[in-house]
Amino acid sequence: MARAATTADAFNAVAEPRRRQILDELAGGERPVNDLVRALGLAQPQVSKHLRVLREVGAVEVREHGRQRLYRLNGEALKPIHDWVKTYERAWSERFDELDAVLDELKREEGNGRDDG
Amino acid sequence: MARAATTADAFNAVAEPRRRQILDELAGGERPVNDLVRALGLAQPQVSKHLRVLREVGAVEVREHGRQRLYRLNGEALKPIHDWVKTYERAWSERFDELDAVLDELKREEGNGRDDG
DNA sequence: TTGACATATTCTCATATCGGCATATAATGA
DNA sequence: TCATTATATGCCGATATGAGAATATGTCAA
Repeated sequence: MARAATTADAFNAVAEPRRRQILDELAGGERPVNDLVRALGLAQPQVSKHLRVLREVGAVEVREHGRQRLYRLNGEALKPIHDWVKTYERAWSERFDELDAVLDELKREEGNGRDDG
Repeated sequence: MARAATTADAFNAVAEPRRRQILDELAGGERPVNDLVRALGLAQPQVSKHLRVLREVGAVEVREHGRQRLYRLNGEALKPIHDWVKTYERAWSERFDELDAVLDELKREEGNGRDDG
């Protein structure tokens, strides 16, 4: 076995820098593949392959327009990542520092009133 | 070339489900390796290897305690992921829906006052 | 020192992955 | 129909990766 979970989830899809670049490009709006090819400086087949991975995890969607395929972002697919990483936000967010201070204060007051051993 | 960027960044480190599990365990506080072995049901060497990857990207830190190594979380290392994915929050967050509504409103009003062609 | 325990490292194997290249598919236009 | 344009797919080679098993390293206790 190489990797238990294959590329079929958002975390893996986004682990590849080129794919993040693609999503960043698409954040500006719908784009045909060749636009992305130019923007990334990658060969067209590689871009198509990255787009496929992104499609498979639902991070992008396609629309046919003549001979072009217009790709657009579907940010919802990234929500699981956001949700997961959010639980660690405590580590750097000032808001949580303040919350921690309040909780410490509460804990101290509660401790004063306690009578168990 | 296989993968341009190797595991040496947070995105890659976290792409592996077992490693996310490890971080989730450590969120509860400092733990020795064997605790994690039991919690994950993985073999000890694999856990040590995953811990190494996490250490290399700074997501965990170690402290020696007798023959044990106590690992603890360093959530800061995950901030880049949070920052990146945050820009896509618009896709699912109600707050942004409301913001969008306000911006549309402003745009409409501005449009009324315009005089160019 | 010897032995038990805790953890890290090394080696091997199977597989996933990425890029490069050639080619297939499909739409458009002459 | 044939050429051109736009995109997708398939195959190849190099490499990364993860699990398993064996072993090395380090610490403590007797």
